[in-house]
Amino acid sequence: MARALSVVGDRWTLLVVREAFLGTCRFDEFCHNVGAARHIIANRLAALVEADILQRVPLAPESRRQSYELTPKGRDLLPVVISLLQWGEKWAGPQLASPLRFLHEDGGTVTPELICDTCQSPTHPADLHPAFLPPASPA
Amino acid sequence: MARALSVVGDRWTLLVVREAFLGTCRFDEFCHNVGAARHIIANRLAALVEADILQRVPLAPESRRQSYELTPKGRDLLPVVISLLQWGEKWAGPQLASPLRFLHEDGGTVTPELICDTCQSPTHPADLHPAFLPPASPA
DNA sequence: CAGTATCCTCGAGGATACTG
DNA sequence: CAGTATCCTCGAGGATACTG
Repeated sequence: MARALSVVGDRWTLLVVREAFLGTCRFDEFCHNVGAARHIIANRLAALVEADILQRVPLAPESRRQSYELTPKGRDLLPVVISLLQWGEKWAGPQLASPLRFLHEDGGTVTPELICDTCQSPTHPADLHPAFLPPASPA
Repeated sequence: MARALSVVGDRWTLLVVREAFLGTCRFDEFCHNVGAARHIIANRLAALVEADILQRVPLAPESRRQSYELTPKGRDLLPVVISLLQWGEKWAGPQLASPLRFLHEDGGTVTPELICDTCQSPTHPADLHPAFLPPASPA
């Protein structure tokens, strides 16, 4: 987890990732929507490309224009983003005018749950306790 | 989400919260396990108490000794911590000797899932798209 | 449009020592 | 044990202007 945080653990990086989930893909859009200085955004985007969370896709052969898109590794951050989002909406102040949700194909909203691998049902955080598992022994 | 990140969005804070989930509750334990300078830990613990994520519980009447414990708001961060943990283990390098898991009462490990509120089944991040919902209209 | 360059400030955070 | 105090450095990041 320390390593996960060393990649996405600063104020701007996760905001950039969230923007990418919202469909933002151009440099100036990131600058405008995230609201940080240009070289900060340039720096974060480069770091995220380096970390294989975003990838640059050229938009036209002879142009410098390009699109920043989430890689599979990046898309896998969605549960983190959604968990944080929901926690923020639940606890961090009065609800926003238009809360952000992620919708399934059938139009349903999505809720993050912690599913028990044994009983297959959603669990409550208070019912869980930490453990360090031994590495899976090769059979 | 920006507000959520303004509370827990720095390198140390989430590590402190994770420590708390692991059962750490004493000042010197946090210093040792998190590995940051003492005044940083003091600062983060105070901020987390201020944000109602941790609470101080006196251990003895005439002593300064106290225990830092997660509040309900703090315990609600578990999905964020677990999502980050799993993402880190999946993507951020070779697996650790003893991966950290959270266990349910029946001993089962727990997996973060995004459950569709309509079809009730786990979804894949690639099948989701963002939307800003209008605020619930009062009936 | 997609950056790079430059300047400047201030706060984060390490190291170390001290305190009731 | 649970902090506070002090000193010091360096990098984060805002503002602004420039470039192909």
